[in-house]
Amino acid sequence: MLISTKGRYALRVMTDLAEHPTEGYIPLKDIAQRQGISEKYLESIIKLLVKGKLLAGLRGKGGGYKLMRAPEAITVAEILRLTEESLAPVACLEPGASSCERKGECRTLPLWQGLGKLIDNYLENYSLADLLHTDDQGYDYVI
Amino acid sequence: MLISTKGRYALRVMTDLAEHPTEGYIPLKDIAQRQGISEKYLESIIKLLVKGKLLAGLRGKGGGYKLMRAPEAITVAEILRLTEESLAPVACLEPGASSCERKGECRTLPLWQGLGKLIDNYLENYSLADLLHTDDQGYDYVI
DNA sequence: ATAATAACCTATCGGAAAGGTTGGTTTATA
DNA sequence: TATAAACCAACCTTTCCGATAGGTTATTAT
Repeated sequence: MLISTKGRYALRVMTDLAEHPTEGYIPLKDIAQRQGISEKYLESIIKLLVKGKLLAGLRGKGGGYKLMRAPEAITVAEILRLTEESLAPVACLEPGASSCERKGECRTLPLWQGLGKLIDNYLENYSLADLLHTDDQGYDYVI
Repeated sequence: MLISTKGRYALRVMTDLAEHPTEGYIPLKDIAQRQGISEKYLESIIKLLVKGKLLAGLRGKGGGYKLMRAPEAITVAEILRLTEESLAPVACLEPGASSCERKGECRTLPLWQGLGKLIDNYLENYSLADLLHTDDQGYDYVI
């Protein structure tokens, strides 16, 4: 599995905020309730989004969170990178991976590189706004 | 990470066998040595490939393993499916996943379905023979 | 026959990461 | 000044990855 629960939840939080546009801030409690996710667990995820400057948080009464950019200007890749560390399909392509000594002769490396690029490209060109505009197509695709 | 060590090793085993064509059988020991992988660990992986009818095993002296089909007729997807259980990018798209109650209203489902299809397609159209013909391009792509 | 070879089978284990919980502290506003 | 809310740190449980160990069965060369 490429994307963990953390990443999926992060995306749902962002989508939720984008779907409820407001001048002010939306409290975590509301998001958690609407999405059916534990408040406390969501907290740890939202923290990453704030740290990554995708969300702004305001404390105290009337506080909460809001998007720092328009949904059109936020990519899915950006969101996932904050929660997933790496979107690489295999360990050898991960950022901190120790350089493989078989690199030169490895027959499978090009395969993985191609796959990595494919995934990256897809997520990089998918905006938060795109997520909103997708109607349910009743499309039942399963791998 | 989408593909585990098991999947990567499986691919290397298959490539190794394809690169050393012979009438007879190649013992596990040779493969393990050439690839620098523990014999015992490789054993557990190769077992899956035999069970999946991609390899044939012969016991006793002069025994070993060999491909049951031409490299052109074996896809990477096929190999990985035997070791990975699922190539789904997220848990909700996995075969045994309990149907999500938010399915109808989920804004992110189409994203994941699209990604899953993309990955699937890529691996399905990549043959074992393709792996052999890739020369090292010195291509240093990292995500 | 029998010794050597090699696939096959089963159980176990340490460590890391995922997924989640608990309890408390600080900041802002009504 | 009470309350709402973000923020912070520690911990815990389960699962799975990667690997090891030890033994059994089948085949062939001597």
